[in-house]
This record gives sequence, C-alpha cells and structure tokens, in this order.
Amino acid sequence: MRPTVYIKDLKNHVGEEVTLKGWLYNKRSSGKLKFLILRDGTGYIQCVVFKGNVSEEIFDSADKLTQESSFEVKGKVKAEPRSVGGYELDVTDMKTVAISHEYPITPKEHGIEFLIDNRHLWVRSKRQVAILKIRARIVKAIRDFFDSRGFTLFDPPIITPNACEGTSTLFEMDYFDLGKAYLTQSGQLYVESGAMALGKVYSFGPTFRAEKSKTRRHLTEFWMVEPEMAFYNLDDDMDLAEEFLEYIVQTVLAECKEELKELERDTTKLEKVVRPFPRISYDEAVEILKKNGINFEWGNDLGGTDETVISGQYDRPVMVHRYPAEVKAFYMKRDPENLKVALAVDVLAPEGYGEIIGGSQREDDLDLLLSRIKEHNLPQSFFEWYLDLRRFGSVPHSGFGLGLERTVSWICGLEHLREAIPFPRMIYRNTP
RNA sequence: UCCGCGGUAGCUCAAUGGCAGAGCAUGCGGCUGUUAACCGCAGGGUUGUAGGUUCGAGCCCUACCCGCGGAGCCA
Repeated sequence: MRPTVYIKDLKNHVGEEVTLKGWLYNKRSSGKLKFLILRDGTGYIQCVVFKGNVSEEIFDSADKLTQESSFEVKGKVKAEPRSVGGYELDVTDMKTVAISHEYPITPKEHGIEFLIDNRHLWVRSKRQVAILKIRARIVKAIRDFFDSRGFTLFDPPIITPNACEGTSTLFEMDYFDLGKAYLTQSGQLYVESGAMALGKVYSFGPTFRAEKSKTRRHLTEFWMVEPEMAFYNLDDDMDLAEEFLEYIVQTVLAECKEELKELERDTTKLEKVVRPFPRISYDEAVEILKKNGINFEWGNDLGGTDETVISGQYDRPVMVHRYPAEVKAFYMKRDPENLKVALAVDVLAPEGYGEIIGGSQREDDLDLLLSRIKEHNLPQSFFEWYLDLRRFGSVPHSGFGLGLERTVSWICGLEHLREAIPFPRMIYRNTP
C-alpha cells in the first residue's frame, strides 16, 4: 500500500488527519511525551506522541523504535513554530514496519573513511540527500538545455578497441577472440561522426580513467556530457559553453533553494555566474601567473595550483583558450594565426574547483590529421573510420566535455568529488 | 611512482615511557515541549601487523599492511 501523503506536501493538509510512512531519523523523549523525527525521502517532520492520546501499546512501540526503524504513523497535521520545518504531526496511531538493527551512522560526527564504507546508508543523511537531489536536477538541466536547442542525443560505445586520445591509462579487458578492449575515456571521436550525421549532438554517460590519480578531484568512473557541433568554430564553442554553464547554475539556484540551504552554500557566489565569462588566452594566463610570482615556463600545461591562481582573479568561470599544441590532444586544430597553439579551451570554475570543461575546434583537414596521428605514434588502422569523417565531406566542427561530478561538486560547494556521485569509484576503493 | 600525515571501544577522539579514558551509539531507569535534548546506572578494548629497546611501550626504534592528503595526469 502506497503512502497517502508525502512530507513535502503536508502544507496542503494542515488540520487533516494523514498517514505517513518512512524511517526514524532521530528520537527524543520527555516522560509522557515522545518526539519522533520521521523522514520519507521528501522531507522531515516531527511526530509528537503524547501518552494521553494513544494506547499504552502504541506509546511503548514508539519507545522501542530505534534510529532508522521503518514505521507508519497516523495523525493530525498542524502548523507548529516550535518544530523544525514549521509543521508537526499529533500522533493518534502508528505501526512499526521493521525495527532497525543498531545503526552505524549516529547523530554525532564521523570520519570520511567510515562514511564511505557505509555509503549505502550514508545516502540517507540530510546532506547527502540534498546533494543527490541537486545532482539529479543538474542532469535534467543538462538534458533540457541540449534537447531544447536542436541537439540530438547520440550514445557512443563504452567498450572501445583503442585509447581515444592515446594519452590516458585505460581499464583493459579481454574481448573474446579480438584481443584487448578498453573502457572508454571519452566519447569524443564517436560523437564527431554523430555531428556529421545530425548536425548537433551530445552524449551523456559514464567515462573511465585508470590513472592512479589520488586527489579530491578525481574518480576512476565519472559522468561526462559531450556536445559536438558541425560548422562551429572555437568562438561558437565558447559561446555555447558559457550559455550552458549559466543555464545549469541559474536553474539550480532557482529550483534547489532548500537543498543549497541545507548544504550552507554561499549562493551569492553562484548568482554571479552570468554571461559573459572572461576569456583569456594561454599567453595571458601565463602573464597572470608570473605577476603572482609563480615560476611558469611557456609550453607547460596548467597545474592544479596554477588553475586556482588564475580562477582566483575572477568571480565567474574563466575560459582559457589557445594552449600550446604540444600539451593537447592530436585531434585539436591548430590556430592558423599561430601554429604553435591549438584551438582549445578549458573552462576553470571559480572558488578553486578547477577544470570543469575541456573543449576544442577539431582538426578537419585529412592530411594534417594524418600527420598528427603519426607524430603521436598512434596506430593509424584504428583511426581509419575517424579519418573517413574528413574524407567524406569534412566541415569545421567543435565540441567540449563537461565533468558532471566536478560541476556538482562546485555548485554544492563540496570538499571532495566522492560526495557528488552515489557510489564513488577511486583507485583504492570499488565498494560498496 | 614520489612526498607528507595518520591507524586506540561500533563511531569521533584523549591518554609526560608508569592503573587505557570521555562523548555519541546500545541496554535499563527518570522527566509533558525536546531541537546533535537532558539526568542516573550498565555492558563494551589482541591500542593496524611482526619484531626490537626498556624494570615497564598506545607512546621510542625497524620492517610491513591499510587509509587519507598532495604531486604527476586529467573532467
């Protein structure tokens, strides 16, 4: 039997008698009075059990409920300023569904390691519920954004025969009689074929990196959204990325007020995320680093601390474009005005959250792409299908990838990426 | 792979080389307005593992195991 009413809807039932179903979040008692905090996934409400209002049996059953026990409760809804949330339930009847064993996550603080070990239970806590709701809303905002702008969803394969960009370490597996296969590190090359078929496409799915990155900004399995657009140059690409990020942030601000409050997120920082975003070249970024006393050599990629210094100059995401071609992937187009740099862009989130978007205009010239593949010592046979995209009606095109968990982490103001996904996968952890 | 930090009750932590403790959680008792409620009582320990120094090691030394943070790499 389904619940008759969910906690989030109680404001429409003041004065009525309703039945709620859920779990015991916490309990306090004061002799003949018991306060049961019920949670049902939509909210929390204090249920008051007064000894004079219920049978002895029911009063005792309220006493026996342990933290996270499941139960049904019937009572009258009333507005109550003394209660957190503003509403309260005067209990007339209740039924225990299951008494919980001793619950490991107590109301006191816990260490991160213990909480991750109990991730399957930790997701019940207020903070985690708020984060997961915001994540779900961000995912919807991403889909809404592209679906309403003429993009078609285009799903690349997850099992691939080779390293997409030839740089990262991948998860390897035996694939029947065909030798080794790998879990994808990016749908990038495949969505390019989609853009040639459908004009504007995006993929949204899990991505895998086997690098032994041991930081709060890395997971081995994460979700990435990758739009790819035919006839877009780098400026068009940046225009889209900018509009995209503004849309996501402003949507969450408008629709997840309660959750952001639960996370104690400083929303004034998010309110500033409106177009236009600053756009600086890699050369200008290097100047900023030098002005801040950082010894940085032209030609290197930006490190974590470099990114923090650069993004610290601005109150909104900053787009750094035209990186040295040497440090970027083989498929990125060189700038015709300066062949040493690639038409690439990284978007750095504010408040030290680092790179959340990486994108570029792609090399559309067959001969140049061929020579890049040779320079990078990549097996040409694996890329013949990709080269076909240049053989058969090549056009200028661009795209980018946005890391979902880094975006969730930034918008929620998290310390660590592992809270941004239900079950994080890291180099020394694949459980629960 | 490298650098740094850590491992004590179910959890979070304390303990000058000298009797291993507190809070929370659990159990029992008390309280008609609690807000991580409070008050009283009780149970709960191979101090990561293996050696070593010492009259005596949670603490000092050596090795190993595990974890966390950072670097590199990246979203």
